[in-house]
Amino acid sequence: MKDADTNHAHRLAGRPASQRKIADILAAARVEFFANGFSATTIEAIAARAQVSKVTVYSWFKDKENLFGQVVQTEVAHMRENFVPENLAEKSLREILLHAALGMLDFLLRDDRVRLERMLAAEMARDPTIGKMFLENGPLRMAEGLKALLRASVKKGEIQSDDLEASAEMFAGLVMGRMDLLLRYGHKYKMTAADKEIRAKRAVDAWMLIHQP
Amino acid sequence: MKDADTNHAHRLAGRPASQRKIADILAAARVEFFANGFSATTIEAIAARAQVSKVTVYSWFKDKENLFGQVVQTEVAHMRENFVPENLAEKSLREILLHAALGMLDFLLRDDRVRLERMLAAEMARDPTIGKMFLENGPLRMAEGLKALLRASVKKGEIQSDDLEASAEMFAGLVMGRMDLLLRYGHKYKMTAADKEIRAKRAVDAWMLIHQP
DNA sequence: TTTTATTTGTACGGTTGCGTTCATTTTGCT
DNA sequence: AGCAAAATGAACGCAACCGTACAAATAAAA
Repeated sequence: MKDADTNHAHRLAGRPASQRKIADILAAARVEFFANGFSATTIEAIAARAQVSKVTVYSWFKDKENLFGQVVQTEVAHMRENFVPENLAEKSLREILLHAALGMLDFLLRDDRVRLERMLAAEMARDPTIGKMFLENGPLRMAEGLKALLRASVKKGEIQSDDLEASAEMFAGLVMGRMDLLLRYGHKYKMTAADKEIRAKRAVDAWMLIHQP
Repeated sequence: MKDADTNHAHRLAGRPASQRKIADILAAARVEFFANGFSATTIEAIAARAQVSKVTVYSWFKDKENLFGQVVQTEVAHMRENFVPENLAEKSLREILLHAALGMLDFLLRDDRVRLERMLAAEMARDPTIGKMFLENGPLRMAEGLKALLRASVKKGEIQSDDLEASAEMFAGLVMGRMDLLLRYGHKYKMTAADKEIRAKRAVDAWMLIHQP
């Protein structure tokens, strides 16, 4: 196993590492892991999909566990990108929340996310660390952003709340309901954009009502 | 593999089946599966824990998959028992909801439930049927009960709702928030009875406010 | 006591898949 | 051109574990 970062200043000669292959392996691993989970996925299948020899896989990644971890980490990081909270003073709180709710719905409904969560749940028995990592980089981080927004709004007197944590959680609860549960267990939602807006609006209205000054 | 129900009227002689052993096997399987998940659990470990030979396991259960299915089914049935909704005309809606919310919280926090859900999520890739079974016997059934209660309350004019489905979901969302998510990924809650009551009350208050006539 | 089904221990066949070794080939840099 | 590292293919050791076969022991009913 070489090193993941191949920025060795002292490389002088020799065949350079093919970043393309490494990326291919990660992409292939993603597909296989997402489809079959950890234990049911074989390194050979990953190598085949990446059009790479098994030895090459092992030359870049220590073992199956390591490869899995990198896939998850990449995925979580990627998910995080899509969650840049609207940090603008232009719009009203209601508009911001509505936008956030719609974003949440879209995110929830992504098949990628559903599969990732199934995998993570499965791996909690083997490696509890991965759960903590996921929480801290995903849901908890998002919650902090929301709480910051709410704190500012409380200060401005737009809303009232004696427990920001609970308020943020209520918002998430109102928007999601039990969609994540149903999705995890295979329920197929067929929501149009209009459906999402109805749901988002209902959640925001309810939340605003609860928190009106 | 014999038959699971040994009520053969025509048994005449021979060593009778030991129901105790069968029960032991199921109990042991439950422990092992819950701790390690499906693939990481071995039949030998189950046999050892049940103090039974591996052959005996296979004589009562077709294979690993079958045994797993029976464990899950038993578990779901057991969960269902604990969800007899207060069908009483004595108490007020608020009291009923409060009681239901507290019940939900206790249920959510059970370690058994968390582990079971992790397992099920893991097995969705292998056998999607199991998800449907779980939903129908668990969450969806509970939702129906709640909806029936709400429907009656709407009729009595105690509350108003133009979408019972959404209202029921909101209730669940307000009570649970994201507890189930955090629990699934290893977060440890240390809630006292008082904490639970605070949370339940907050959720019920919010829900009642949203649905006041 | 005889009968008959249950239970056990041991052993085995078969499969799967991880991770490694090694000789060989490919590829780009200097 | 020549070097050095990357990549390959094939083969292997190894461990785990499923499911089965078989012969022997056990236990309760007839």
